[in-house]
Amino acid sequence: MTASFSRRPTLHDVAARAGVSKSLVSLALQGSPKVAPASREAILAAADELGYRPNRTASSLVRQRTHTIGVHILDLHNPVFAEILDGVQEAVRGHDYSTLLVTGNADPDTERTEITRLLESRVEGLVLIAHRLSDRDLTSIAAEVPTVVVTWRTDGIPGLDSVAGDDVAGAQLAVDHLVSLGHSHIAHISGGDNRIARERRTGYERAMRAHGLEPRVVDGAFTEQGGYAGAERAIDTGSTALVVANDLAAIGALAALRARRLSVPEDVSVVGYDGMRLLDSLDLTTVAQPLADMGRAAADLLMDRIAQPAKDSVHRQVETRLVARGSSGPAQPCAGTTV
Amino acid sequence: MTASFSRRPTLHDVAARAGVSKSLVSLALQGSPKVAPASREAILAAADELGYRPNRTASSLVRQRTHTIGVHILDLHNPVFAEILDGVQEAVRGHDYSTLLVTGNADPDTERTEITRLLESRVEGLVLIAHRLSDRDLTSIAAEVPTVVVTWRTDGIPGLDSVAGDDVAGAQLAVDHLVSLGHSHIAHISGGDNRIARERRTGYERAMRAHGLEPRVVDGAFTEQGGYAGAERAIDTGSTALVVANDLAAIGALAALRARRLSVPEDVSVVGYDGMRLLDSLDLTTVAQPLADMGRAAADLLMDRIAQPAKDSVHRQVETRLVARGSSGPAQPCAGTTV
DNA sequence: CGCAAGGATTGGAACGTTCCAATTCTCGGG
DNA sequence: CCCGAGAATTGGAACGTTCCAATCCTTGCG
Repeated sequence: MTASFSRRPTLHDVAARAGVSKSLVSLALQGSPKVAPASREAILAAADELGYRPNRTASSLVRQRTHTIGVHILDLHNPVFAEILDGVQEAVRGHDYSTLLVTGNADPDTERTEITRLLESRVEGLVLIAHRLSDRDLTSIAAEVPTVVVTWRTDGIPGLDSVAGDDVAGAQLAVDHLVSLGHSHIAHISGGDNRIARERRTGYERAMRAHGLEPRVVDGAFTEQGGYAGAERAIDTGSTALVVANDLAAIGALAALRARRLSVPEDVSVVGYDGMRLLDSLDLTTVAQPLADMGRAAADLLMDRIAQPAKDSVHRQVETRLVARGSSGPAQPCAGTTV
Repeated sequence: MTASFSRRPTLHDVAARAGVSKSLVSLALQGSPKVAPASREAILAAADELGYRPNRTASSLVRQRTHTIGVHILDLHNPVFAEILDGVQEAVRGHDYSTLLVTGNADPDTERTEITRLLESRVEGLVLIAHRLSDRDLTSIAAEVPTVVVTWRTDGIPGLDSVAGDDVAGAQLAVDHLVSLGHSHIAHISGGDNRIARERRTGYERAMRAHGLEPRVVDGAFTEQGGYAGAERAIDTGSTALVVANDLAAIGALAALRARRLSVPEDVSVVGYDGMRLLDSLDLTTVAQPLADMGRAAADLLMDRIAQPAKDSVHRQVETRLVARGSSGPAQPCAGTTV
């Protein structure tokens, strides 16, 4: 039927075939009540026969609305971000928006470039699921387009909202949990040198001191490898419990313990952070955040701000809670050596 | 400086400020060699001062190219898809394309709607990372825009390429591995009623028969829950080894075994399928596919077809291989009861 | 039978680019 | 000093929509 790979039909073509003007076709296709039933029918038929498909770019141009939001994800490898994204997608679908997705990668500079690309595409809003932008960059971006940052609180930037849990308090929960199980040699495997990692570390240190215990922090990263290496170092110093910077690293830590033939939780207890779904099956204790909810909240905040660009910045704090599972257990009476 | 929330500056504004025509500004911004150095400088300065940002929608409209591809992902929850997506993103970035991402969800109908949205956005190509479309839909989509399907072979549809591993052969690898470890009571936890699940099941059954063994298939799904439930049923029938439909379900199966206090691999061996990164840390044996490579291959195929729309359909088969890890071990001499 | 009212329809400007064709400018050579 | 070549620059059409203002067509009513 259709000539293969011919030019896509336009409003004009439909109009010609239906014997009306392009304006009327436009009206009819938008479901305007002012077009006569007979014309409407003819137009719909013509559009159908031609396989007409509205051109959003043209429409966006004239309407000055793209109905698209941009999402930047720092690291797709981390299922946590995928879960947040999933929440964003779900909420956004309800508002009839599309998502233009870009991912960060090794080089922090490409992050800027990728976001620039989003702005050039005239996204109506931006969700940054973790980022490494300077406050300066962030400010100029937020001045240009409604923006919400997910995973940490960001204050004092006009036009920018954020949603996150309280990482300091969350890490404290982890320590409290382990202390209540009788542990005292509790080490922290850090997530490296970034904002979230620092806050979780602070929470850990604060809680340790509050319990009269000596903090022991070993370097790690937000990856399985980071957790693996960190765990090795931590158990060398005789720790019986690990507060790991995030779930991914906790999984890595578990692997390190397995390699050393240490059993969990008998020899060492492990607590992760984030609450990715998978942990349920892995029986890993963690400080859980409602990830999909965070994504949904981000999308909702964004929609609100798109509707009302000048409103005050809001930070939505989500509840983090400790989910105790099999990877944490009572301290063995005799275990643990001092540093 | 800049009046907050004013209209975005356009080529016109830059032209006015630089004292030249909009055509010259356009030329200069594209880096054309025919604009005089002095003008170029003035234009760049003006653009900078105004905070000019090219409008891609306008550009797309006139150039008839969006430099965007659409990606449909069946289920973001499955890290496997995220890993594939990551490969796509990486390859696509090299070609200066953006990705418009949509996700499928519970309802197969929204899948069509979401893809329609992509087509209206005039994406230049489509990557379908798993889908539930009919051949009819697929054919009409492929006739409209270059399309590549990832995760299973699709032949006979003009203009459509695919990349996947051989799922039948892959499942056979799993069985062979377990047989070589001395297992004979090998059950398969299926992935439900879909194309991939069927092929893996077929591979399993074929391999079992080839070894003179009786296939035992229990219903499952491509989720942790599916694996959990399937594993419970499978061990009730006395199996000592499980070939699970995918990694996610294998993780669920592991959880079920743990709940029953069965140890892996001493009591039961488990083999997953897909090869998601995380399995390395989880020490799970699996039939691995090069996921990121698949994404990259898909993007490359797409770029090729965009350049050459009429070329023959190609299917790129990726190598699947068994990665033996700690979740599979020798059969216990005495273990296993007959059905 | 004329006219107003209102419904249906239409032409055309606009959106912000790109790019072609046309114009202007600058020189060097005759 | 003029002419033409080539470089630099410009105007304007086009891309496919939306939407406003204007026009056309019915009808019903006086």
